[in-house]
Amino acid sequence: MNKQSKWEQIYQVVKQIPPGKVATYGQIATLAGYYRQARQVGYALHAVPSDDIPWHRVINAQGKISLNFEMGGAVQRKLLESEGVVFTPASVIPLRQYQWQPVIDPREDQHQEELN
DNA sequence: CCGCTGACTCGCG
DNA sequence: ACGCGAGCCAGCG
Repeated sequence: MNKQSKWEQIYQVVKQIPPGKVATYGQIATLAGYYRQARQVGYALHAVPSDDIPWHRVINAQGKISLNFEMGGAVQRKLLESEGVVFTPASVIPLRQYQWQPVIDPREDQHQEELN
């Protein structure tokens, strides 16, 4: 297992996040099979290879953008807002409403399969 | 090879 | 509610 394939698995999960939804670093790590390696997810996204990966839909567990303004935080926020995500006055995204739920119920799961 | 840093998270007190 | 420490691991000097 080299770092390349590891990051690819992470990117694979990130690609599945639908527009208008977000996921946390820890969530991505867990889904990719790397529980507790949220930090590596952030690292992988920092070195994101191409632009066909919706990196902007990944935020921290507090529902906030982890980047500084200069680092791209402004860009990330703008991208999310353009997808319909609404921030609270405190710049927080209500996870209860926007967090991506890969599988909710078996029937939804089937529907999801068709989409993939 | 060693130590520090970082787009993080979780559990405890 | 909030701070702190530990767990994780790739890059870089």
